[in-house]
Amino acid sequence: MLDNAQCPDCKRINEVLSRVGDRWSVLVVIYLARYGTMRFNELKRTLGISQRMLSLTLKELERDGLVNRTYHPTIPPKVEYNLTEMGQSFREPVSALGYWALENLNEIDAARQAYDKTVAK
Amino acid sequence: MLDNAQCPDCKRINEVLSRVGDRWSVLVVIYLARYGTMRFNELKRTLGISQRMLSLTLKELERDGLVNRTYHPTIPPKVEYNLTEMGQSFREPVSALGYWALENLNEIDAARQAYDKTVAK
DNA sequence: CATGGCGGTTCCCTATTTGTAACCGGGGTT
DNA sequence: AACCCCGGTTACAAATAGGGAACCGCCATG
Repeated sequence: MLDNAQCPDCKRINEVLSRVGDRWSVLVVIYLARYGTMRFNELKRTLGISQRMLSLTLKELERDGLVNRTYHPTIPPKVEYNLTEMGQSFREPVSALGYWALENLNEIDAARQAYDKTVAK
Repeated sequence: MLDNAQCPDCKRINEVLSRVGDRWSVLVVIYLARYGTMRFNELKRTLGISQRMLSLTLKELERDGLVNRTYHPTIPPKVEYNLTEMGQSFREPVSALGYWALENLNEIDAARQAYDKTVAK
């Protein structure tokens, strides 16, 4: 399976990216960076994510130290999420990726169509 | 499932990230950016990826117009991969992400341990 | 009294991802 | 003859991700 002469960083980069690199995490970070502080259902409505996945994603992000969770025991309860310092530092590479994605979506679609045409005849 | 008032960009960002955002694609792009041109088994050995996943990943990257595939019908066959222009432009946000991952891996691990200690007692 | 919102958790089920192993042709090496 | 390399493809199995729906306490509203 694993070959012998691997790069030393690969495994570690891979580890981090598999933690924070899924698309829900990325979207949550993008929107927390953009709006500063958001509540649970606010994120849910904005992102179009299921309650379950949002809960899991936020828990993971909190565990990884990227997101702060603040619980206000009011009625009704109010839970606010915002980025930690590390989360802020993550914002830069992530939003760079997001912007790239937006800028190149059309070109990717075109490349796909061209590729499919040459292959699938 | 999906709520009503979604952000317009979410779906599109999501689309692109789900295409190019998996960790093998990211690693392939990072290493092609670093070394310019690489052969199939060279990538395989370097990245510690299975033959099957590398094949699938490269095919997707080629389809999305990020990677060029050059087949030399020599004996033994030689297939070289390098980044297209769009792949080059992808390099910046991606390597920023890779560097961030390397720089913050330790802090993430520490945050995890701290979190697990407070919760799982 | 029923309903709804908030912020979740839990169960169930399916779909996608990923790994493992075998195989392919075509040739070289021992 | 037996094995290895290159660059894959295919079949199968296992793990994981992800959605949907139901439920929770607590209170307000109608």
